[in-house]
Amino acid sequence: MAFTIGEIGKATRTNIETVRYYERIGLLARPNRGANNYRSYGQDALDRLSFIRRSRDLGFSLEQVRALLGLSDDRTHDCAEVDRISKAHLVEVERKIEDLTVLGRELRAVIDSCDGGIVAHCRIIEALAPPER
Amino acid sequence: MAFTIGEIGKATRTNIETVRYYERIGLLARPNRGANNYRSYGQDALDRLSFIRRSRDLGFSLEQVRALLGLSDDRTHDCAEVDRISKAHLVEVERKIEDLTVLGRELRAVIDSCDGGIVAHCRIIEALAPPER
DNA sequence: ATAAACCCTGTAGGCACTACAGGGTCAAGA
DNA sequence: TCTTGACCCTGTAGTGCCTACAGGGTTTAT
Repeated sequence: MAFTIGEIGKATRTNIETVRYYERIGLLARPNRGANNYRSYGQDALDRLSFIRRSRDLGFSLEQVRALLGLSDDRTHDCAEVDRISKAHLVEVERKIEDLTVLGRELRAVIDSCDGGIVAHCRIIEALAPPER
Repeated sequence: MAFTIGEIGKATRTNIETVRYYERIGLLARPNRGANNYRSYGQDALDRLSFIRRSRDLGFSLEQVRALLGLSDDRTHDCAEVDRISKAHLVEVERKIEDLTVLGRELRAVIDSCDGGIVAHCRIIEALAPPER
């Protein structure tokens, strides 16, 4: 029923330092302490950390996670805001994919142009260099 | 022939603070100074900064840029290393695209499951919450 | 008794900038 | 000539999200 920081870290695959960091920035409540001053967590803290981890795995920023946590605390609130945050994040993810796809295409073109001579004739370097000099 | 920091910044669409930052970390040489202690750049500095910008736009890290700059300086060097750095970077980019694609798919599934009730029944929150409680 | 494994606090580092405080300098207009 | 605004300088601190110490204390197993 009570867990050490190492235990919740292991259970959620979260670095101990990261758990303390989440506490420091107020994402996790300050837990009770034992006689030895060790942090002592309950199931609720473990659940909360799991929620954070899962959200982070889905690429939400810590600020977004903070908002989602706040919203999920009020069970009677309607979930339009949750939906909005998630959709905004999805748009972000899709934009990043597109950016990286373009970038990858460009990079591939640059690489393909190189046929392995010396740097003076290297097309990669040329492609990176300014257009006219 | 001689440019101020503002001018090379504008020409390469680089923030002035970023130019100074590149100088501080040794990516750009310390330029000559005028009587007023203003930085004074020549064409070579502008070219070098363009190279850096273009590489950054292609997603190379500053350390990779530093390596590419070093390699491009020795025009007689063979360009296998340039090729290697670029290909390693491309692999990275492709990995990121794949990660984001998976993430986007998951996120879309989570969002689709929400049909707009209250948080207590919100499938997004549910999907983020730990599996059993 | 001792060693390994765990826990504590506080601070600094990493990436690639960006922002700011608190100044100096320069070009153009009133 | 004065003033306004745009530019430049240095140095430091902040961003997001951790991660890695340093320098301690505690618990567990042998």
